[in-house]
Amino acid sequence: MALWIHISPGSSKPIYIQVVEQISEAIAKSELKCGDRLPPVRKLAAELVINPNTVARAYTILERSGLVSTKIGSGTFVSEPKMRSRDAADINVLAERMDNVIIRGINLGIEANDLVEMFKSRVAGFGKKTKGRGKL
Amino acid sequence: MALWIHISPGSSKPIYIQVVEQISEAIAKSELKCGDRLPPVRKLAAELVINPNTVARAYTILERSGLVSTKIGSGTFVSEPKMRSRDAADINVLAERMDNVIIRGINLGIEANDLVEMFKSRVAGFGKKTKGRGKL
DNA sequence: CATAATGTATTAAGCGTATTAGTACAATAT
DNA sequence: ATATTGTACTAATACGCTTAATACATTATG
Repeated sequence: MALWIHISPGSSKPIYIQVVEQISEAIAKSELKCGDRLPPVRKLAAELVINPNTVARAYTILERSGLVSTKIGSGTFVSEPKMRSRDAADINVLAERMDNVIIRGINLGIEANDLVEMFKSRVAGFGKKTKGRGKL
Repeated sequence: MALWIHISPGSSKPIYIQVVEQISEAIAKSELKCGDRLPPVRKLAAELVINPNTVARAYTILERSGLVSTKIGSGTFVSEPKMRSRDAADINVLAERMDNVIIRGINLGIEANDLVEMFKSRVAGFGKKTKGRGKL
């Protein structure tokens, strides 16, 4: 029922970004697997008490990024990892975000080694299948 | 003369964020060292051809984050690293940004080990003193 | 075939933020 | 004293986010 998506109305992040990030996280953690179907735009909007247009915007972004594929009349489904091609621009964006994290960490006074260790431990946390949520 | 700050008017990032990020990066890379003075609000605004209010907003954010300290009539100066205290909230924000980077990387199909290596090499790039720019 | 469901597109309105502009003030430097 | 500096305030404009209502093309379902 997609109850695991939580919207913070007071957040500075736009709602459609919150939806994109939480679905992206679920896919990265394999809580949503290839072929799994996302809730219909109107139903998810009803459950989250937001506008269907906002959900549609999130789905469009997920579709453009290659994480899901949509078929009108049928639904939106998590696509195969093989289809998620990455180009140089994607890598550049990722590198830029990485640098922003590093800059913040250094300016917080965190040592370089500690930053790397923190990153490593967090990466390790993404391998575990939580299997707690069940399907949508 | 702070010519190394570059504003992209067409960017989705607000101008004051661009200023904050680039000054933060310079501090993290020790291109701006403790005690160095930032350009006066009005002069930097004139050079970047933006409004003084926008620069002032950036300086206020840098001051609240502890990276610089300001004295009316005197100027804005890079503060000592010791003064840049970090609390649990700072760490949580950093961890959240780290997770976002990891999620993006995984969903781009990058292996966990490669992600860590990429992070490590980028952290290493922050130790080198470029010494190319000179002072403000 | 008829109806419902689904993703998509469009227009309009309200709301908040970003930016610029202009002015003014308090504290410091010269 | 005069200039410099950071800060504060108001006003106006522009843009993005969100909601609302509607419509359309495609697919599923009976």
